[in-house]
Amino acid sequence: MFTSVHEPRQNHLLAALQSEEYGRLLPHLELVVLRLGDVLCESGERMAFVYFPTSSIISLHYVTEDGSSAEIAGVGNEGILGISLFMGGDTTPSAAVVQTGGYGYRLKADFMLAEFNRAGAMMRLLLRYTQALITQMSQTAVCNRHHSLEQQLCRWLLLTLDRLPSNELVMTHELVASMLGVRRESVTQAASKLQRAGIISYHRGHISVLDRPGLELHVCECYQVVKDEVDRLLSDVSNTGSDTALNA
Amino acid sequence: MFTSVHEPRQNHLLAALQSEEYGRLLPHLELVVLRLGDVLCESGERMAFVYFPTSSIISLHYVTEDGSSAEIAGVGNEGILGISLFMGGDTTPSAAVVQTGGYGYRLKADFMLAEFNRAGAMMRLLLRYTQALITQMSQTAVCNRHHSLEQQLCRWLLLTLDRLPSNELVMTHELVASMLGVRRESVTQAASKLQRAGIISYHRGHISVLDRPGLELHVCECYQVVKDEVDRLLSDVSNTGSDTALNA
DNA sequence: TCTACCGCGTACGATAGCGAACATTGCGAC
DNA sequence: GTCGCAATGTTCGCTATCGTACGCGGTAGA
Repeated sequence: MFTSVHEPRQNHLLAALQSEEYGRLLPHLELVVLRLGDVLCESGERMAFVYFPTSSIISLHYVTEDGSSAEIAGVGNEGILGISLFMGGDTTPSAAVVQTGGYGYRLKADFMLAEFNRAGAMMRLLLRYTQALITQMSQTAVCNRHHSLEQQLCRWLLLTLDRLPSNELVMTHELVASMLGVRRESVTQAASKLQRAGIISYHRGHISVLDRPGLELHVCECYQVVKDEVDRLLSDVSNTGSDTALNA
Repeated sequence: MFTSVHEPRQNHLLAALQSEEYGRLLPHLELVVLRLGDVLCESGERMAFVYFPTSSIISLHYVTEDGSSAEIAGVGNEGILGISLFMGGDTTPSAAVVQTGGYGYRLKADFMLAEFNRAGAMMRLLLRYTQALITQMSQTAVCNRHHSLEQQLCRWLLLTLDRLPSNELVMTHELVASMLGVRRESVTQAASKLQRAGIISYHRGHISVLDRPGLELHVCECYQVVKDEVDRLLSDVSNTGSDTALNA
């Protein structure tokens, strides 16, 4: 785990804030260690904090009545966990689990809500992010329907990779299987195929991506759709954060 | 098609508005006929209007590169089409197609945006609805992963039924197949099983639900999760800001 | 009245992923 | 060191759904 200097602005949303708003938040941002498997929010539970991951990744997870599970979307340094707070519903049917251990900052829910209710740049930024999250969920639905497990594995690896500084994931096949909502054996099969192709290499809970372009050859369109939307919605956040006109 | 008196408040979101806001909107609401198959928004296109369905249903649809399609979520009289406008992204990768012909009201995008930017009850209501839509998308993803086509067909029928006044859907197997993202033949198989069980009855583009409790026995949990969330998020909209009591 | 097409029925092999069972092999705790 | 378990490898039969092909009746339009 990278233990360089910690800075809230390692999270892209926080980085996109103009100094005035960032200044308001800063005293309330609390650095937290998020460990693999930590459950930050159970299904139907109201969160006391929202989380801004920096080096960690959080998985929005749904568990069916029969115990199967599936990832709905992931939240990394590009986003925030806890949108239901400002969307007004307080809770969601899905849970939030730490998929990759690391750091993040948390903020008291009430404080977050107050800031959102100023209806300023922070609000607009969060809504844009929420739309990016919606795209991710939509594409997950499509991908689950139409694409092969190998393609989905590639998509998941690439999306995870984009949120990490290194090319190594600390992740067992079992974990990946619970994310993709398939059997561990199916992941092993797909992963070993990628390994034989020299694209990845793994060993006892560590997956290294050796050939990223190779991954991109095997992935379905879903990866690029999500990436493009996140880039589009959050790249020109300077617009969103400007104190001058917007949406005019 | 039911051609009773048309009234914007047949749409639940409009019905939940307090009189002041509703009064502002009313002069700008334009009754429109939405015909089966009409494309209200292409992928990546900015909408000039937002739509409030009353008796119609609109499908948020994604078409993959290879021509397969899948419904991400549906929008009926409980919702609004065009959330990307106020979420700040303007466009989405998915398209919007009329799934059930009927009526609705439309509103100029700029006007909608101005109303949203007042950051009042209208905004809070729309955000709550957006969260309900998110739940629907999430559950679609989960359902696509884990549940049988028969279960999914039941879910889809029930969700559609909840948005219609009658128990009859004008809908061919082919259409249903494109919604669920499967082959027409697979829909025929699942539907004929339900018909043999006396739960539905269909003939050349018309599907009648004869035994709704029977449908609910065959459906997966996903239906109830979505329904409960929609009810939860939009029933107590009085909290959201109405001056008078509603749905109380 | 006739005909073309639409909507649905059905059948067959192919295949991806499932469920269960069991083998192998490192790594860490002691 | 060695013991136990976690992580991965492999197999087998099974099932749902796919892709393709073709049949058949109803209905709309000429």
